[in-house]
Amino acid sequence: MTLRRVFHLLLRSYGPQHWWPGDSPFEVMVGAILTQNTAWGNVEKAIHHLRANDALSPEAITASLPGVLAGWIRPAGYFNVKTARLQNFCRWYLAAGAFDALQRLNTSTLRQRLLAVNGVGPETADDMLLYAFERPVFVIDAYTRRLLLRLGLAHGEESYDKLRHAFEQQLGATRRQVALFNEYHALIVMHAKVRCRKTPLCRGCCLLRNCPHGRHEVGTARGD
DNA sequence: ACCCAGGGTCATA
DNA sequence: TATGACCATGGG
Repeated sequence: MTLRRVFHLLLRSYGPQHWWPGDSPFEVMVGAILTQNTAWGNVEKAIHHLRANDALSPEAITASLPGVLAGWIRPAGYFNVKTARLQNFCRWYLAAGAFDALQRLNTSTLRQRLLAVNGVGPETADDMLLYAFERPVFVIDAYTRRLLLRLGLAHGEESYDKLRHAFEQQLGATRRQVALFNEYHALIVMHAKVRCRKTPLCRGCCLLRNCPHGRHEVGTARGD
């Protein structure tokens, strides 16, 4: 079972996902922070509050009182932590010259700059790189790890970057791969949301943490 | 009542 | 470097 074949099976099962739901690159980045360990539906409510209060801009977010901003993003959970992260990120974003200046940096440099921002870890940075800056960077999340584990393509000890590099090397990492990476990550998330359906990939197992099927061997998947 | 969600940071050993 | 605690709302 190759990573390319996994992609085609997922695409055949679920169809194109058309991520990321966001009107602008900046909105995508806000969403990337708000969705940390949080259901997307809750993030949408928070973003709606920001927009309704004309606060969906780096200037407005940095200018907001923390208590007020926390109230707006409340549905997204961890609102005190995320208030600090949003304001911290926006201060950095404005100081760096906003989107156009950042977009001129090469991917490796931009990734390092993003990771240096407190509150932005590997997955959040890669969400931004792929879905806001449209760079060929593969996003690894908990679902990706579980999927690889259950397909016998990973053991569970691999680092974030090792898995990311595996996807990028086997699928390629040029500009042409941006659309592929975009769909692939979205399809993995979709696959996790579909609970215990029979699809070519999961064979009846879902990707929930405690899915009883998760312990099952995937059988001949490795030799496919 | 429980489990989960499109993680990351910080303190501790 | 490697765990553990912590953050917190909302849907199934």
